Amino acid sequence: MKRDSRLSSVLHALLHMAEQDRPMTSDELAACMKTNPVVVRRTMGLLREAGLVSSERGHSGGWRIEADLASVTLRQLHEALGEPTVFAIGNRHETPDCLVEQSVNAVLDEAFAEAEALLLDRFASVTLADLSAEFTQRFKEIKLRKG
Amino acid sequence: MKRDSRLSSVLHALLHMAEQDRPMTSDELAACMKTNPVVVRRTMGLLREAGLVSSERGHSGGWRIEADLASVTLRQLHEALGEPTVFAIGNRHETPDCLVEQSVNAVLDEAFAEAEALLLDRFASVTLADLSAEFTQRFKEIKLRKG
DNA sequence: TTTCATGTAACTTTATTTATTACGTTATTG
DNA sequence: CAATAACGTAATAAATAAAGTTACATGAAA
Repeated sequence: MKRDSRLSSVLHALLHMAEQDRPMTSDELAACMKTNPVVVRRTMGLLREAGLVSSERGHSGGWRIEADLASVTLRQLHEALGEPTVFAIGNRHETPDCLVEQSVNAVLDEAFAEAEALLLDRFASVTLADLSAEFTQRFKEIKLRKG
Repeated sequence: MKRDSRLSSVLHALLHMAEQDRPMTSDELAACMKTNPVVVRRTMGLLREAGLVSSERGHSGGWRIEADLASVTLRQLHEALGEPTVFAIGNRHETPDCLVEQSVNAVLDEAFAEAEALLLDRFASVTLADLSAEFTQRFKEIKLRKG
């Protein structure tokens, strides 16, 4: 399975946008994320539907953050992306006739549900501001190391 | 990506095998799992490498469980299958140059690592015997409901 | 020696994400 | 008001990974 990397992508994009005073174009974002501007538009479009960013066409248009960094959580972003499937492992059949398979599904589903709940709680506890701070910290450390 | 359903599959297979005194053939297992005997051999072969089952060729051959049901955990099975990727969500680039992206990765990786640890702990706490009991319970309930 | 079963390599199909192409729409600027 | 810069989006292709299939070899039992 190819893994869905859109959450990672939009976080990267949003942090870059947060460091700019002007809107950033899909082309700029695509360049820094090493992808295609159309992909950027598609993905950012979902964030726009959730009210997290806005876009403007024409000269000096582009994408802009429409929310306070401290108020946007990773979970909100995950939801804005349509809550994509979290696990690459799953049941063979979703609604099997076989009672044995039903039991297997029940036990696995419970385990996956717990792990997903933990992940989403974790996502809910991290804001864009936290990520920005993480970056600032990382940046300082690199500078120190370089002298 | 297509989701990996082998853990679900082998659990289903093992529980059916556990209810038989004789070895079950790949064809029989394939039939009850609605798949192909070659797929069964491939998957069960991994369990054999882990010492959990044995296979015999020729007349009255097939697959047999080689372990106590109470001593085999879901985690062992997951490991026997090669510890496949758990998440369908992941980082865009694994080792990015961009410091922003490194920060994003670090935070996401930590969240995923926690959730994976929880899942694997959960897997480690469930044995085949537990699953078998779950099935027995479910079977009883169905019978009661039917009168 | 025939039959039944696994072992395995090679290839195809299927599902899903990501990338690309093409063209339309809107806003700014000269 | 024309040229340009930007997004919007549909349609299609490429890339990736799991699962399925075919084909044939190997080994054991009747």
